[in-house]
Amino acid sequence: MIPTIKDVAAHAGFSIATVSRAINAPHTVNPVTLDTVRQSIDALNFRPSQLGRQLRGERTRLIGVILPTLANPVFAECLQGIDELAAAQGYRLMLMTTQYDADRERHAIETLREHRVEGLILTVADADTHPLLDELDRAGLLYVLMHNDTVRRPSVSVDNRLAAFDGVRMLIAHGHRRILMLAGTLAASDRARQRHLGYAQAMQQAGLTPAPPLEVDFNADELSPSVLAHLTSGPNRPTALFCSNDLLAMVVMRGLRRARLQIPHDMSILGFDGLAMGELLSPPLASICAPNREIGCAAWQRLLARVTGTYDTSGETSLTLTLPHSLREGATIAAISNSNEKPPAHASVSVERPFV
Amino acid sequence: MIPTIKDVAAHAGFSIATVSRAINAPHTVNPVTLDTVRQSIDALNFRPSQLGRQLRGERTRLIGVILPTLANPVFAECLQGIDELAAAQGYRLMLMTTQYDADRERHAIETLREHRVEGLILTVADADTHPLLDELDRAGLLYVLMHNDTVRRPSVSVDNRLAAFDGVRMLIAHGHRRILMLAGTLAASDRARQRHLGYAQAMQQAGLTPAPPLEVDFNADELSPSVLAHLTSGPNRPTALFCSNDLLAMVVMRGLRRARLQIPHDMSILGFDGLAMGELLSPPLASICAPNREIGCAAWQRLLARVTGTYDTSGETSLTLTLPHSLREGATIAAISNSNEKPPAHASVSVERPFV
DNA sequence: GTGAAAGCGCTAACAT
DNA sequence: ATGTTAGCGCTTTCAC
Repeated sequence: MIPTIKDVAAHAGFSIATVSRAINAPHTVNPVTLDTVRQSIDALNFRPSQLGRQLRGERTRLIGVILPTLANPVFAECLQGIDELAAAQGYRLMLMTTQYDADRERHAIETLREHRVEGLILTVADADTHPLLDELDRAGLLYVLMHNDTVRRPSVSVDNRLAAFDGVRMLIAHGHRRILMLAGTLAASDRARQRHLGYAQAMQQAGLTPAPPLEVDFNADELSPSVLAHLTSGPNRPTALFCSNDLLAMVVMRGLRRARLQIPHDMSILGFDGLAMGELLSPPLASICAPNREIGCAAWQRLLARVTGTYDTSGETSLTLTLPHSLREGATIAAISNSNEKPPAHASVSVERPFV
Repeated sequence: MIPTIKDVAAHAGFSIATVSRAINAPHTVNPVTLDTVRQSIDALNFRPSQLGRQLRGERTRLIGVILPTLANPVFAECLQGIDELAAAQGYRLMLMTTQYDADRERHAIETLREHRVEGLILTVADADTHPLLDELDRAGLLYVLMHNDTVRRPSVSVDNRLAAFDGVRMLIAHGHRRILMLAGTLAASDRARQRHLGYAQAMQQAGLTPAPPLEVDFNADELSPSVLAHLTSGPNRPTALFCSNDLLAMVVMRGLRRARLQIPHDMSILGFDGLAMGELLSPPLASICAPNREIGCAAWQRLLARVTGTYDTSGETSLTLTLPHSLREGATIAAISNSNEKPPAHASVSVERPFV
């Protein structure tokens, strides 16, 4: 059915070796021969099989990409960066998504290993404690993590703690005192932890009391009554919400609007991710921006440096690469006039009794 | 470096055939032998090479996916549908994006052919006139188009003309008379044409004059002065905009807001795609919804039916599959009281002189 | 400049 | 139940 190099050789009246050379090293074959071979290739519509090629040579020029989901544009943006460089450098991408499921993560890694990918770019829930990554090390399969906040493994990310710290400080600078952090129900990720840490540090530095993250069901149409109660009732209701990612921020904003709250008048919102789409919202979403596309590009470059052996192992190049974050001060944040605020009588009391 | 079946055989003290059987048909080998082999596999951390397997057998269980971009969530949503089924059915996906570039489309197809993908799922700009698709037919490579509006080739899509027709009729039902269609600068796609056709038909049916699509630069931060002039100046300015996709609608909405227009009070907006994200906007974006995820799933199923030969060639199953669209009546559409409108003195005049 | 032949990792007859 | 062997499509010595 599909023509092979043999068919071309027969058609052209040369050996398969000559055909192979005509394809891979045209200058080493007689121009006349070359022409004949090329005509046969065209006539048969022949394309050399990468399978044969890969089996023979040691390189597959295949890179595996494992992402939690594409429903969150964060990962689509990263993938764009990867894809751009991969295409330019003649590599192919094999994509698998996991939906944050450990079984699927394991399966994806197995599958990609079987395809002899030369390396892996991936995002997992928790990099430090992930047994599969140890196995990768053991199997000698090179990988680079994206967005995972760890110093123990090769990774490209922003400093999630510092980024959250900066973002929450900005909220505080706008006069907010009662700031709550919201997280998705799948909050057990390393980056979510780091973001909460940054939040807590910013709060404490300002003499405020951090609260544990409030979990919000991402997929529900409305905010749950208990969450709404947290956000809206009582004199100690928060005036600002730090959402652990932009998609969550958008869901929360919709929930608040449906509960007849005005943004930012009744509640300020700060997201995390810096999705391009956030700027198109009304009001434009304030966010702590990660350079997602660049993270993808950097992960690619790091991986390829290691794959091709260009990697500088002198120790000067560290395992992790931290890209700079930035703050997008969107209109979802309002300033609070401090006169409206009644600070707790004693800071110590406030520390012992979080406002939530 | 990477262990092969030979290494396992040597380690276990059996032949490679036995190892192969232990992997692919465990029940045909002695339980004790099986156990020994499995221990060796674990000890060596062996994974069978798909390259060897694929080369031997005729099936690669590889499907190629070619998409214009992942920056538009439409395609990410489709890909999600595909990925879900592919993973469940043990197929692997090779992804390439083209940025609507013909060279990259050609290159992607070549590359995927070389990898002996069993089929292709793709979205191109214009399916009817696409020479590469003829070449696929010629090469005997199975494919299914997504979102391409053609009856000549295997495809899964909504009825873009009818969908646009329904959407614009809804605008008209809300009292709008001067409705403009906006399209991205890369408007030369089959679906964009069909959508404009539906727009034009709805207008004409209502005795209104359709205008040619107004091109908007997708990537610019602001709407161009000339576009803004079209949209805002004069007594004959449009009261509603039909945007050829949701992303464009969002860009346009931002541009209008920056020009101090209120949505929907000063301008109604209708998008096309039904992006999940649109519902999170404020006001929620009215849109003509395509079931993107389902389109991906259906394309997968069609392709696999053909790949595995399950495809019903009795003629009852048509080349194209049209999935139902739906209207999302978001808050970006306001009703116009007809009394505010001054219809053109003579319909015939109006036909000869479009309002733009 | 070209050809013959080995071998990449694996599966599937066929043989024992 | 297990081993031997041919061969999938290709690249690459090594001859000529």
